[in-house]
Amino acid sequence: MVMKLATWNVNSLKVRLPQVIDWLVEHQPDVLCLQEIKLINENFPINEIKAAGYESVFSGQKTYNGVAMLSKRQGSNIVTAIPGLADEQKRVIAATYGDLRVICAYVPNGENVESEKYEYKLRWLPAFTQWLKQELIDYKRLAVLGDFNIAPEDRDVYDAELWKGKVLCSGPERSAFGNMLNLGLTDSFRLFEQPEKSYTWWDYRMMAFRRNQGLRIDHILLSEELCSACMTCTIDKTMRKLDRPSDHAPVLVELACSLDI
DNA sequence: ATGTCAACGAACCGTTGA
Repeated sequence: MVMKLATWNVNSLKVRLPQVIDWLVEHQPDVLCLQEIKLINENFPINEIKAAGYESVFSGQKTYNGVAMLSKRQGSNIVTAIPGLADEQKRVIAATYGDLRVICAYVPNGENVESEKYEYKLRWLPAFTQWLKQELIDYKRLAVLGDFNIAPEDRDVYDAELWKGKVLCSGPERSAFGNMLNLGLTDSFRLFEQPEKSYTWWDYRMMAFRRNQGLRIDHILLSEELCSACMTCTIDKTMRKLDRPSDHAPVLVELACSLDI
């Protein structure tokens, strides 16, 4: 059995819903994590997604942020906040599917390293990491998917010199990312040979996508047990080529297991 | 650094955030 998990920052689910439905139908993931849905819960398109054969769990807010998970089977033990962190912003959702635990995260962007939003990001990340530590204790099969807004290494940046020390690439952010890996999580993308210059986000401006001026900031982290079952991790650039694309591409893993073990 | 995009509120634009 093959299990598929995916993540996609859709930059407005209202605008991207047709693309999301198409992607679900084509790829049939077991779980698709979405970020930046930018919807209040009352406006979540449950029925349209149900018509495509998927259940939804979501945590939205007006205008900004918001996360969701779409899945073939119903999720349980849903959590929509980081324990111990006072945070108005809807950035995480976790659910259990069979014996699989999935966390969907939209890490703060940070704006720039001088910004208060950067300070918030650097407060948010340790709280998130502490939560992951506990989740790893509670669940052997844990997958953490999302927009981390961190490019882990220079090879994840189209121009590392230009971006050196800048937000998404700064030392403190990379260190915070390393702290997650040190818990026993693995960046699934780097389990495999990958094309050079592989990215998941390209600025809308400056024809950045056409020039492949991107960063790899969307990730799928796997616990040891899932890691050993992971067969592929790929970035689906096709969605970024469509009309009215999100600025992020979906990332997808295939695991040699099923939800029903 | 920015040539774009999306949402919002209150005017068909400017602001915010990414």
